[in-house]
Amino acid sequence: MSRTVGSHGPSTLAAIHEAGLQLIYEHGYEAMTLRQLARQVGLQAGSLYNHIETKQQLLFDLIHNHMIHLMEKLDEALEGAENPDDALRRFIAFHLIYHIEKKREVFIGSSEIRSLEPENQEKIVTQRRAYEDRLCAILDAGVEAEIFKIGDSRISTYAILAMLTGICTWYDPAGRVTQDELIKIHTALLIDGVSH
Amino acid sequence: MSRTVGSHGPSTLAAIHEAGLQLIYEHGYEAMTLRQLARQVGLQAGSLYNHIETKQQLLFDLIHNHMIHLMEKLDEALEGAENPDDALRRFIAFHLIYHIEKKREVFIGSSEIRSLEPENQEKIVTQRRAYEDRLCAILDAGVEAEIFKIGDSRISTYAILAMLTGICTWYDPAGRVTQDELIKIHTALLIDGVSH
Amino acid sequence: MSRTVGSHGPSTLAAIHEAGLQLIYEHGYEAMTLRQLARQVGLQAGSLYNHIETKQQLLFDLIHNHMIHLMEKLDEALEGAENPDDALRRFIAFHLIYHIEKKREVFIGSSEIRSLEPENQEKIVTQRRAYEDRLCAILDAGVEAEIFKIGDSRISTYAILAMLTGICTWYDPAGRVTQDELIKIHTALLIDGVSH
Amino acid sequence: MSRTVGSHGPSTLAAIHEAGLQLIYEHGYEAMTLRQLARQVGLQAGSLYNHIETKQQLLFDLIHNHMIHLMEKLDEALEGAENPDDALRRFIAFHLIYHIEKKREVFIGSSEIRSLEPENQEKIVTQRRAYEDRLCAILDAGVEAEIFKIGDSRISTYAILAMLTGICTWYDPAGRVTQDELIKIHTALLIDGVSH
DNA sequence: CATGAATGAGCCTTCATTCAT
DNA sequence: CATGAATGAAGGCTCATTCAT
Repeated sequence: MSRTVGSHGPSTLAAIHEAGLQLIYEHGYEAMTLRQLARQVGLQAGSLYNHIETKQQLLFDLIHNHMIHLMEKLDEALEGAENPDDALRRFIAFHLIYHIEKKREVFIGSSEIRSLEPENQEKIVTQRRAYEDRLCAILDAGVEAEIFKIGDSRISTYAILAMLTGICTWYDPAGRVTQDELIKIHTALLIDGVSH
Repeated sequence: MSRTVGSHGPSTLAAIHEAGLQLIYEHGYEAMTLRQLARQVGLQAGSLYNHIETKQQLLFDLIHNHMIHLMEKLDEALEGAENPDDALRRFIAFHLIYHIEKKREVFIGSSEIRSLEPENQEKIVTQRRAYEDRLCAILDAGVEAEIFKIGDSRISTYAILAMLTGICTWYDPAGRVTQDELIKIHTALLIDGVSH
Repeated sequence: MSRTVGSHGPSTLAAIHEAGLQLIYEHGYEAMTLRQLARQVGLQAGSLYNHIETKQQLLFDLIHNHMIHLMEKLDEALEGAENPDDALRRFIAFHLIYHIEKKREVFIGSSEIRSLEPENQEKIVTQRRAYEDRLCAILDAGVEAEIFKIGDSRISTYAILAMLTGICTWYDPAGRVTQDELIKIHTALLIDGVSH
Repeated sequence: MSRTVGSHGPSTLAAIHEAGLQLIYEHGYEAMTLRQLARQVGLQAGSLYNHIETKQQLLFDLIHNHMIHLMEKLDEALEGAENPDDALRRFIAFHLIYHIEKKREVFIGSSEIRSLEPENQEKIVTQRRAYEDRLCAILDAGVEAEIFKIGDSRISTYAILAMLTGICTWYDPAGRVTQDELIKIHTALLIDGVSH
């Protein structure tokens, strides 16, 4: 009826995922220890293996789940966009909010790709490319419609993503800037540049 | 001209730094072993200690040297800038070129800060802040001179740096885009935005 | 009855203590390696850490346990002594027997104090002083009662302890002298000196 | 003309011996490092090998020289003794003084015998036995002359030596007891015992 | 499912010793 | 003689993983 420490049932895996997320975010995959993780969840290290296959697989699951979720939410956000300008504004807003909320997942998803074994790495890279493609398609459509003027849509895609993703490195939800302002600032910067 | 096996002389440290750079770039600090590093340089693992103090100190030296070099080069690049617009263009060009050339140093300098011991970490963070301040000052000056229109100079600083730095994640010097084009694309994007 | 190879259960720690005692006695703390110790117990070196905290802590535990045991036994031995002469005779007998039986513990307890980290060292020195104090008190009481005539009780304490403790350096239980004779010889020597 | 740091000439060996003595006394043979020793003398570790054969040989030389010196001085001290009582008193006084003055040599000479390789160990043990024999002979002579009454001369020899040698564990030359008093106390204790 | 204990590989670091310069 | 740098062996300790209970 109640969920006790040294928890049982399906929630243990969730606890492991949550703790893994936090620990990898803080110390990095290599530096994180299964013993640390176990302690965090209230288990012995060996018991983790009743829930995960290997440390490597845990990392993959974390990133993989995140990528799937990211795509789903993006598609929801873009649904019903009326034109490339609208779509780009929606993309910017969605990406920022998501990257603030899922800061840790995002960070791990990009910084720990190199810790994945080649096969796992490939899968994630494919998923990531799909995400990038969404933005690239928006830019292309905007250029086609002569709403946007862009040097190179692929490069601009990377540049824009880099800028927007950068947020999870420094944004402090408790700081002086609200999420709305953040969106406005970035939208203005990307759509109109710094020029007066 | 070539690296002697079992290298001697003062160049050994240079070889260690070079190999360390490469290995940390590829595998990350935690994942790199001193045995790997030693093999790369043609030494036994223990012999490294004739040249470095500890693995941690090697990481710090690598990052620290890089930060000093970065600041020096930036100041050279900005010297003689005539106005904020000129300064911003110079900053963009410099940052991009530098981040392409010193891709590994830059990457390590940001991704491995968390692997530094607290004291070392603090030093680097201070240096990095000084670099950010240069860009922020340019933006502020541009706003003052009514050349730039910016939501928030500190946030814009982070956003711009994120975009420009992102380059070392994906840019391929052997690819289809020249450095000149890259600079043009980013400059246009940042100064005028995507709008037509 | 016999020590199982790759021993399990709570007796593993006991086996580690026993082997540690022997190895440190034979080779000294610095010279003993955990690999030696592990082999002796039938484990891999790393597995020792399921039972001990560190090599240093093992040394401390060995000495500390011994000191506690020593004091307990001494107090049992002195209980009910009728006068200083009786007490001194009891002390001599107890000390000799104990130092023959616990030869290794005693030896390590004095020769490896310098291998202890300062804090641990301090604790042991305190315990040892308590033991010395017992003898000193007996001497003082004897002088008070005009049964003993002694130059300086503190110095005599050290001198007597040195003599009695020396036994574990050379006594061979399988040799020609019985423990009883040993006690007689030392008691005579200390109480009456060599003079006729 | 002058003896500089990083000294030359025959005095370097002396400096190495002196430093080795001190370091082994403080940390033990195993725990002492040739790098420590070299630093103490103002050399690089490798340079020590211009003066010593090996670390082991250094230990042996230190102990061996000390044993030779000890025997020489003992024989000087006993020369001209008139009777066993006189000889015993001389022995006691000599042993105490010597063990106070050459505290470090004596300590090493007994505590580091186990660090000697078997052959070296044997040589030292032989020398030590010769020293013990001197005392045993005195006791035997005293018993023969019916001046001494002793349970077992060999055991008493060990017991007396243990007591007298113990001094270098605790005696503080700057303490409240003079060397003369020390001699008196020990002589009284050994010749007359504690009894009134 | 959880535990405690074991494994075996590996890590960073230290050390005595050697040797070209 | 001294140095700086190299070697190779080893040392204490950690870790992912396994498995009997």
